Amino acid sequence: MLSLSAENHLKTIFHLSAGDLKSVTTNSIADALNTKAPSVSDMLKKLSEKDLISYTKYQGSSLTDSGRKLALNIIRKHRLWEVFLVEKLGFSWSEVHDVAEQLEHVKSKKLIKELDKFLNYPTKDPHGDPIPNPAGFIKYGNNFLLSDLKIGEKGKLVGVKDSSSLFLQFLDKRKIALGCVIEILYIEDFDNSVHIGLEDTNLSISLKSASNIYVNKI
Amino acid sequence: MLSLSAENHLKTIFHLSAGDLKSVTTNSIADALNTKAPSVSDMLKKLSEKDLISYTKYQGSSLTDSGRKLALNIIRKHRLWEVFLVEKLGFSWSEVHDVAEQLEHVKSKKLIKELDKFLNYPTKDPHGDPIPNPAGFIKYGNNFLLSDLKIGEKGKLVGVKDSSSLFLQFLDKRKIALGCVIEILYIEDFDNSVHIGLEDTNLSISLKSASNIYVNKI
DNA sequence: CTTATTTTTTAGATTAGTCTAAAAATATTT
DNA sequence: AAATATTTTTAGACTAATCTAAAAAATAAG
Repeated sequence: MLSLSAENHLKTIFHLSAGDLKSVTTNSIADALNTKAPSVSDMLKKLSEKDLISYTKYQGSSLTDSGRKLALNIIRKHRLWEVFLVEKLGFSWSEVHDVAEQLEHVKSKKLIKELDKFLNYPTKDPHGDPIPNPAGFIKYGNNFLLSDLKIGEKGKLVGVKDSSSLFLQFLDKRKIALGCVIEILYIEDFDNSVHIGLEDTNLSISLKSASNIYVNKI
Repeated sequence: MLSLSAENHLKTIFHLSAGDLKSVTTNSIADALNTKAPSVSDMLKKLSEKDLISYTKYQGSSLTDSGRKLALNIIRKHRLWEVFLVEKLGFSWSEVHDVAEQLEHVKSKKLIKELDKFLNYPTKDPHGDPIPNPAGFIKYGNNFLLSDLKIGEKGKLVGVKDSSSLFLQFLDKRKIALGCVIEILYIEDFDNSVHIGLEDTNLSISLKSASNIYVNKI
């Protein structure tokens, strides 16, 4: 049985390696978990003994197949709970993260199986992120960043790269939500800010914002 | 912020004192929590410092008003989650305890507020136990034990005293469920076993079983 | 009412997770 | 490629929750 801290380390390694099995630095894990490098070093040793990561001192660490599977199971639980919170309890997409962060550690196979059924087997969470299946398979859409579209192109918003509540609330304020159709009107030469058309309004967002929005070209 | 262990101690003291503010022994807490007396002693000291229990060495401990309120809040969460598991996810009443035991520790005011609304403000959990309100008020029904009824009397099953999955499955096997009408047919002199009438069948249960069933006389 | 038994607490150890400070390895710069 | 800077690990300490064994207090028994 994995400890809460071990689960969080696995999940973080998964996210930092972008779902790959590629290597991740100790400091980056510490930063992501709001902890210090020595704490991470200790945990890496333990996870390595359990064969959940491969780890060579000073060389970073990467998930093994079984570590990846466990990480994906935690992410599956996290995202299913997020769907529950939004669809059933009326949370907004900017409020779900912290609660899901707790719920994801509840241990019960049946709970997740039934929750999945209750939610009608969703494939995406409220931020547009794919929900891994019970076997640990995750299907990424091949999406574009809004910032990669050219002038005149249109995209449907299918996800966000940064799902911090700060950014999500920024989008809320501008009525930019999942499913919106966004057109690139023009790009300011001076600061690269992006003017977009949205339903019946136009507005301007920074390049930073535009490169945190995933779209499907249409 | 209370630790998981502290929350469990408070909850256990509440249950052992039968919802009262009466004193509870150290050993009984240890037994209930599957831990040892010295561990409990340590925790009692900490809870006492936080003014959640009143505790004099060698004299047992009892909840203070604020301790009782916290305990009731945990019990509220536990029971709401049990309702969710049974009503929404199709768990049986014998399967919910362990999962609710984990879910009760999730910290989020909004979560419980919305869950309560989603479940339509239930007042009883799947075992018939009352759900405390958000202010920490709990309303007990004035029920009888089935074993206290006299021959010829009828009662509606409104709760169980022992909600271990072992006992609940025992009831399931005999189709004895919440809401059933039970009539006392006669009581065996030899071993005090109780013959009961249930819908269109008769059966016999032990005195021990009969004294774990709460009914409303009808 | 003194002795024996039981309960509870204290003392001291252990484990898991965390930290700071120092040492070791790696990476960067000139 | 030598010196400097950065990253990572080790060493050692701390906290919280647990345990066993021993001491102290309370209770029960003769």
